[in-house]
Amino acid sequence: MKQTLKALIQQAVVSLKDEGVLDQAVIANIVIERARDSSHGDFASNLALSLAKSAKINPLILAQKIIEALPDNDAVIKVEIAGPGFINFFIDPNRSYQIVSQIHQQGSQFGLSKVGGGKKIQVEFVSANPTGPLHVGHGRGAAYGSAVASLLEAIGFEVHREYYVNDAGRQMDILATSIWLRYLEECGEVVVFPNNGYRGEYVREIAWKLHDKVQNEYRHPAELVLEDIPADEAQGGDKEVHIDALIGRTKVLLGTTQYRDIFQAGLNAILDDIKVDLNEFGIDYKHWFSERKLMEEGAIETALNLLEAGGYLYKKEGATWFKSTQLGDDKDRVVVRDNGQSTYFASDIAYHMNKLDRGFDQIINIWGADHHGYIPRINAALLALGGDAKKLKVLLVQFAVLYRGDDKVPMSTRSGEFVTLRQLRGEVGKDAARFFYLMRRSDQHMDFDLKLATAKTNENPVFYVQYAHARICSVLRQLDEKNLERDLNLGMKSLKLLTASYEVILLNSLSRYPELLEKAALNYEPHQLIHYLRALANDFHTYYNAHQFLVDNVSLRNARLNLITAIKQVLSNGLTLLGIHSPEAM
RNA sequence: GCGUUUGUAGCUCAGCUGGAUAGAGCAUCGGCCUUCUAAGCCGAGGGUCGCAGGUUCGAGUCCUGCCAAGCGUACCA
Repeated sequence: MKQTLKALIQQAVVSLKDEGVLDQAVIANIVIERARDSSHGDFASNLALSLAKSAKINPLILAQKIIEALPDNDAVIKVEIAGPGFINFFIDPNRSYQIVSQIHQQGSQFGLSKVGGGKKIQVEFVSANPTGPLHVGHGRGAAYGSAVASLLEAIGFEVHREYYVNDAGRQMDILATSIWLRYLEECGEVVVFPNNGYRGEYVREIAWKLHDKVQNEYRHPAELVLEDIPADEAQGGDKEVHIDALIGRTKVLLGTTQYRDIFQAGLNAILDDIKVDLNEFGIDYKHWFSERKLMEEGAIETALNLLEAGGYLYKKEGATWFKSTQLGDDKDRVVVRDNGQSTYFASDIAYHMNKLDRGFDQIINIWGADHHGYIPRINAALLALGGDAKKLKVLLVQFAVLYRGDDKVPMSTRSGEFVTLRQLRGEVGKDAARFFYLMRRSDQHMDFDLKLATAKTNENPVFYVQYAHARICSVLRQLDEKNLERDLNLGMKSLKLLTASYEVILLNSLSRYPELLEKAALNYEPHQLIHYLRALANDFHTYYNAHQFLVDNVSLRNARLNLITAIKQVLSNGLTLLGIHSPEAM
C-alpha cells in the first residue's frame, strides 16, 4: 500500500513539474508514513511541507495542487489536507481484509521478503575465548547476534553465521598453564597460583580428568617449576611477566607432546561445552573458524608481509608496529611483541582479510561495547590491505547488569565467580532469557532482573506474548469441544463483518508486520520486533475481553476465527524468528 | 586530558531516522470472572524529554557549549 501511494504521489509530482509548478529534483525523498492517529487517515505524507520552501509555495496550496494532480486509485477513498500541510490518505476498509487471507495462504512464510536480494552477509558473534564457560554477557551477544542473523535471513539475505575460535595465542597458553598448575596441586605439589591464571572451578575439573588419565606422568617438582621465575603481582612483581615466564617453563618441562596434550584437553573440554551451551540456546553456526588454522596456513605472515610491502610497518623497542595513525587511528599498534609473539590484533587483521577474501557482500561483527576503541584500528588495517572497509559493520552490545529484585548480582571474572549463561538458562529458561536480552536496544545498558524473568505473573512480559498465542489455541480447542464446525472459506467471505473497532485495529496491526520486519532487520534492531509483538498481543487481549469469538452466527464466528488464527500465525512467525517458543497451552 | 556512548514518568525503557495532543511495562489507586485460560481487560494519576543557546513552517530527534554517568585510551584479549 505504501508503495502504491508513493507511486501515485510520484506521478502527481511529475505532472506538477510538467505544469511548471515544481522545479526538478525532489522525487527521491517521498516519504509515506502510517498515520499515528486514525483521525489522520491511514497514511500520511509530509511532501508538501518539505517541498514548500524550495518551491516557494505555501505548503497548504502546494498540498492542494498535489492532491488535484493525484491519479485516481480504487483503494484510496479520501485524501485530506490537515494541519500545516500534511496530506492524509484514507484507504478503503475493504482492502484491509485481504491481509487475513494473505496470512493464511503464506503461513509461516508471511512477512518474509526478498529485499536482501540474496546478498551474502557474514555475521560473526559471541566468539568468546575458549578459556572458560560463557557468561551472561556473552548471552546477550548470542541472543542479539542470532536474532540479527535470522532477521536478515527473513528479508532475503544469505546469512553465514560464524564463531571465531581463539584457539591459539597467549590466553590459551595461560589456560594450559593454569590447568597444569592445578594438575600439579592434584599430584600433591604446592604451587602459588598466578594472579593472571584462570581460577575457575572448571579448570580444576579439567585438571582432575587429566590426572585420572595420566596419573603422575606429567608431574614435576614445584621448586623446579618456579625456579627463577620473576615475582608475581602479589609479590610486588609484574603479573604479565610472571605468567609469560611460567608459560615458558611449562613448555620446557613438559615438552611439545605433553604440552600439546594439556592444551588440547583444555580447548576441547571448553569448546565442547560452549557448543552445547549455544546449541541449547537455539544457535547453530555454519562455521567455527579456528585461529590456529589461520596461523598454520601462514595467514598472519601473509597479512604482515602485505602491510610491510605497503610501508605500514616499523620496528620500535624490539616490537613491530603498524602505522594505524595514518589511517585514522589514535595511535600506532603493536603487531609483533618484542618476544616474537604476534598479538591478537595481528591475528584479527589476518582473519578480517580472510573474511574479505571469502567474498561476502557485507561483514557484520558483533562485539562487546568495551571493544569500541578497537574499531578504528581494524578499519585502518582493512584500508592498509586495500580492502573495502565499508563492507565491515561492527555492532556493539552493551553489558547486562544482573539483578535479583533490587539486589545487584555480583560478578567478578577474576575470581572465577560469574553467572554463566547455562545458569541463567537454568534459572529463567531459554525463552525468557532470549526475550529479556532482546527487549532492549543492544547498544544500551540493560538491567536484567532474574526475579522478573522467572515470575509467573503479569509482571513478566515474556508470557504476555506467549499467552496470547496459547489463548488462541485454546479457543480452537473449545471449538472442537463444542462440536462446532470451522469453515475457512465461509470465514474469508465473511470478513466484511469484522467492523468492530478492535477488529479494525488488529487488521491494521497485522498488515504492518512485513514492513516492520524489514525495518527491524535493516536497522539490526530485534527489539522493534519484540515491541511489535507485545503491541499485537495487547490488541488481541483487548479484543478477547471485548468480544466472544465462538458466537452463534456462523459467518461471523468463522470470520473471527480466521482473524485470530491470522494473529496466531504472525505471533508464531515473529517469536520463531527470535528463537522463542510459541506454546499451545500455558 | 582525549575519544566514544548515554541522559525521556517514582523504576525499567520505546519513540518508526525532523512531523500533528511525548508513549509502553512495572509500581500506586479504582473497576471487570455463572460466557472461548483473570499469566487477561478497562480507567485514573504521574513529564521543564539533563541545562542553555542555535538551525526552520515544525526539535525528544540535527548543530554548539556546559553538567552528569558508562566504556575506551596495553608489547591483554
